[in-house]
Amino acid sequence: MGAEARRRTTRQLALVLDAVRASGTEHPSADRIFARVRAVLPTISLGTVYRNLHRLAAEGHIGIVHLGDRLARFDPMPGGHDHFVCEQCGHIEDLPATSLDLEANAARQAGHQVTGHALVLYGLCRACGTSPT
Amino acid sequence: MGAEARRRTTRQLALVLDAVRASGTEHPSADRIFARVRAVLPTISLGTVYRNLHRLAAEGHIGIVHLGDRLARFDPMPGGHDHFVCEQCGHIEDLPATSLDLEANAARQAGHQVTGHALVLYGLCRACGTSPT
DNA sequence: CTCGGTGCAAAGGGTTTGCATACAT
DNA sequence: ATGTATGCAAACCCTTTGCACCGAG
Repeated sequence: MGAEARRRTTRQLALVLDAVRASGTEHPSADRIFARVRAVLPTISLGTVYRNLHRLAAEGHIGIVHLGDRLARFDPMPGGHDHFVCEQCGHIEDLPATSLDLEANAARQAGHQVTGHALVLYGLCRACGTSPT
Repeated sequence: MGAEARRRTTRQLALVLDAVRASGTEHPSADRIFARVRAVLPTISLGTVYRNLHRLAAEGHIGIVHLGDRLARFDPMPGGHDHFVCEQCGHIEDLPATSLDLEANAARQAGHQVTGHALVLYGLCRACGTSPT
C-alpha cells in the first residue's frame, strides 16, 4: 500500500462538494451539479465535475445512487440509507438505513459475504396517491 | 382501455424469449442475447432485440435487472426476487423474494404507497471469499 | 391486403478520456 | 520546479429511433 497518489485541493473540488452538500434531498444528477457550480465558477467543465464527483465518492464524502434510469444521482449522505421513488412524480425520499438481516441471510447461507446493499422502494408518494390522477 | 395494439408473433420475438429463458442464472445483457440469437438467425438486428426485450418485459414474460453498472441485464424470472453480486468476480446470484415489510414501513408511515422494490446485495461470493486474493 | 415488425444505420444522452495547459504544493 | 487537476472536445457505450421494406394475420 503506501504509495497513494497525492491529492490536491482545488477550487473546483470544493465547489462540487459544496453543491452536493447544498442539494439537501434533491439527489441531483451530474449535469445539475454542473449547472450549480457553473453559476459560481463559469469556467468549470463537465469532465471536471465528473472527476471530482467520483473522487469525492471514492473518498467517502458523498454517495452515488442508481435509480434504475440511466443517470447517476449524487447524495450528500455517503451511504447506509435507502431510497423511495415515486413512480408518478419522480420524487425521491431518503429512508433510514436498514440492516436487511433477513434478506442477507439467504446469501450468507450460500457461503457469500455481504458487505453492502442498494435498496430502492417504488410506489406512489403521499401527494400523488392522494390527488386525482 | 380496449384499443390495445394487435401484437404479432414473429420468429425474432420467439427466439429472443428462448435466449433469455435458456440463460439460466447468467443474467445476460442485451448484446449477449443478440449474439445468441444471431447464431440461430444471423439477420436479426440489435434494434429488434431491444424492442422485443422491452416488449417481453412489458408483457411480464421476463425481468429487467439494473445492477449499478451501465447496462441492463435480463432475467427469465419476471420479478419478485432479489440479487447478490460479487464485487470481485461479478457473479450474480438470485435470492428468494422478500417482503421488505420493515423497510417499507418507513415509507408507509410517511404516507406513501409502496408497490415494488429493487434490492441488490454486494459482497464476496463463496469462491472469492475463500480463495487467496 | 394491412399495418405491425424488421433491418439498417444514424442519432441520442450520459459518462469517460487524451492532451496541452494551469496551478497547488 | 514538479506533477496533479483542469478545460476542451472527441470518443465511448448502451440504447433508442426514423424509414423503407417485409411478412404475419
